[in-house]
Amino acid sequence: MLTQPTWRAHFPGLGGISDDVSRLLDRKARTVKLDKGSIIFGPGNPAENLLLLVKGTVRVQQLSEAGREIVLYRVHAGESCVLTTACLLAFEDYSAEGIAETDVEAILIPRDDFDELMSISKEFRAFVFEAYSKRITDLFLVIEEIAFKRMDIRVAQKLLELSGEDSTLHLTHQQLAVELGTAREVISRQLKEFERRNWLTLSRGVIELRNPVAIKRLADTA
Amino acid sequence: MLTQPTWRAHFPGLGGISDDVSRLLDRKARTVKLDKGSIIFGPGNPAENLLLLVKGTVRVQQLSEAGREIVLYRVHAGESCVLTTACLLAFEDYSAEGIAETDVEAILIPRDDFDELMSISKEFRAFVFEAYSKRITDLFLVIEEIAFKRMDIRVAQKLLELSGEDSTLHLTHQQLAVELGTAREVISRQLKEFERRNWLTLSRGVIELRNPVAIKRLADTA
DNA sequence: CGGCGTTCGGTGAGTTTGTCACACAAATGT
DNA sequence: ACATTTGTGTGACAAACTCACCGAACGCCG
Repeated sequence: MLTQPTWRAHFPGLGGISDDVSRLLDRKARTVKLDKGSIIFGPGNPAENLLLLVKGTVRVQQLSEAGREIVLYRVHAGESCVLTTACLLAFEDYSAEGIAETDVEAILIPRDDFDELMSISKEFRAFVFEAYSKRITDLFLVIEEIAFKRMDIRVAQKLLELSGEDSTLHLTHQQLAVELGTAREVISRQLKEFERRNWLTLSRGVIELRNPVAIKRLADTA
Repeated sequence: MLTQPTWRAHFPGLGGISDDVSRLLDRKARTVKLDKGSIIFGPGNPAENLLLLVKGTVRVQQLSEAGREIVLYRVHAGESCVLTTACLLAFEDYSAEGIAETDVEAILIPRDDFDELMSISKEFRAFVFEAYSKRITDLFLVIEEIAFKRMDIRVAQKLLELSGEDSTLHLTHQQLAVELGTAREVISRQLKEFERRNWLTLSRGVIELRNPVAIKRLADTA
């Protein structure tokens, strides 16, 4: 589905952009809408465009041969999916996939126009490299966590991160396991232990935080 | 230590580069020599330049608060240290460091000249994005391995990778542990088990591969 | 409503990996 | 020759992962 671009309002990182760049974007960029659950890119299905997210979030995760998964990072509104552009075109044999976690609205910039933008706009270059930075530090963080941190701490952190203001989480143990790249049973046992301590209550598909402070205390035991 | 640039011969990826880019590189780039063991960048010591490696290898590794480490990737001659450029300038609070694993000779390109090159040369842009690709797929691979693969397999793979043609490895159990982001004892026990199977012999600081075929068979049990 | 397949969660048993504490051996320095 | 540093071996225990299986909750449909 195509509509006219509305990118100006959504990308503060591209604020001071010059007029010719604006014109190029207006002329070339197209916004698309994707339903929640759409697979945006994946093995055997490389991305052809740079994606600028206007609305929604995209989850990027890695698949193992044995069928296990781990969430690598999320792309939020106002951010871009740069890794796909640079990465996926050069190497096809990667095993990550991008999934629309909500309904998504995004601006597509074709490869050649991306290249042209990199050439003509200093602001665009800064925007792109900053996006890279963010992704790469995210990846470093993931590595640090799976390599060095205890599972109970990681579960506590993820619960807080996913709950935000709310104290009611709607997700299954399996989904939480994928977030952390571990097995479902490990999560079930951790959650049971937290429940035993009255930190939360469990019911099918729902985790109700009862004592976020205690959870935070554990999470901060970095 | 400064010498005149010799970049032309070393970067096939920059082969078809235009004359004005050549001139810019000749005028601005400077080569430096670093002794083995030098810390090229690290926490509290961000990189100021893009590095193009002419000779030697650079090891990039992550430090944990608890003092454990893991090797993320290596940069070889003919490659560039792009992550440092984009990444380290935007975020100072990262915890990776780059170490000269051998004596190293490299071309430094200051930040502003890097930006200019990105603007004027399509080849340079391709070179940079390909470098990004490689690094990022390396990181994906690391994540996949620490999250999903068995330790004995990873040790076997790493032994073969580090040995190359040679069958004698000069490294300590601790160094191998850092390669894989695990504890020294785990490595010691794995190696002992391999020795028991007559796959290798151990002496202080030396691992002698006796049956690389058997090791490879295990390593290929992906 | 009741039946039925599917998804979700709980749990025991066994294995692998990580942690801690320490002992000893080999290299190094003075 | 002796002390110090560095590398390795090991036992005991804790944490994490795997495998196998169970029953409960839910969605759907007749």
